[in-house]
Amino acid sequence: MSTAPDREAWGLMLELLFSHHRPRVWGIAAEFDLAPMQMFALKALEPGRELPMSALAGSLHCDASNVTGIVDRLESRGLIERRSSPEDRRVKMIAVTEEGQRLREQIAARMSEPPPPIAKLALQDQRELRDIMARALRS
Amino acid sequence: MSTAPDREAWGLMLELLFSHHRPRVWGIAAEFDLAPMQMFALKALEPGRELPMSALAGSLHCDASNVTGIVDRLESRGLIERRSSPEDRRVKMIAVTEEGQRLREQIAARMSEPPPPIAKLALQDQRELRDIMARALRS
DNA sequence: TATTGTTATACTCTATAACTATA
DNA sequence: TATAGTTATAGAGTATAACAATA
Repeated sequence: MSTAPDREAWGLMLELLFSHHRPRVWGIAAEFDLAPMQMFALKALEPGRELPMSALAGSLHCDASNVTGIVDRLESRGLIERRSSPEDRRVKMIAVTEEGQRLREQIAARMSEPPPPIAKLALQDQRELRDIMARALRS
Repeated sequence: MSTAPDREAWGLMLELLFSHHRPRVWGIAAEFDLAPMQMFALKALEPGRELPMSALAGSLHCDASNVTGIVDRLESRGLIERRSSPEDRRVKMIAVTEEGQRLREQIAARMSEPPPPIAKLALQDQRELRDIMARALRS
């Protein structure tokens, strides 16, 4: 007998995650002198698309009260800015600055580098993995 | 033209990770009234295999000074215990208690549940994903 | 009354540096 | 001298609750 294949696959993904990805996220954030959540917030803010604080909280899966601090720190470095909303004066829209956009791209380039176990797979396996993951996320 | 398949595959894995796994880790830890790092520490401590604090720090990818607090909190709940090492009186060996083992198994059962995108894949895709991940981690 | 974002509070994780007790 | 773990300190993320401004 054996475990269900989805559980086995997921277990292996968790292993990769914990042994390679987790430490790397911290390393990349440190390279750019950012805390991980600040980095994730920057990633969530696509250029040209303002987001209300509440949406940012949703995207980061954390409470709105945290976002105040995270946004404070990014704003004090000139990477993002708070703008008023013309529709509802309670909400504040967050947008990346030009400097934030440049940093954002550098981070994306580093994060998208696959960890060694994935990079060393045979090309055919890489293609198959990509296709399976695409099917998983499409449904 | 297109991105290299390993980068594409990795990008999709990150997406799954961030949208499904990350929030779930917090949720599961909260279920058991643990902070995430406490949960990871418990996971690292296999029953019957004591680990020095330093090894635990390595496994958690964090500084040794943090481990003191993490171990303190787990020990005060009776989930793990510090033991002296017969060989070197400087080192403290960490071991799960029986209660810790029970909690550890409950957590493992919850964590190993694959997120919906993986669980809903066709059986053939699940098997292929498992095999590719196994090849990735074996090398 | 309800909602958006802030502030206050308390706890956890994080690293660095200084310390202790051993080696 | 060097190492294992602790303590002190300071910064960051976390949620809850109370609050101001606005709807």
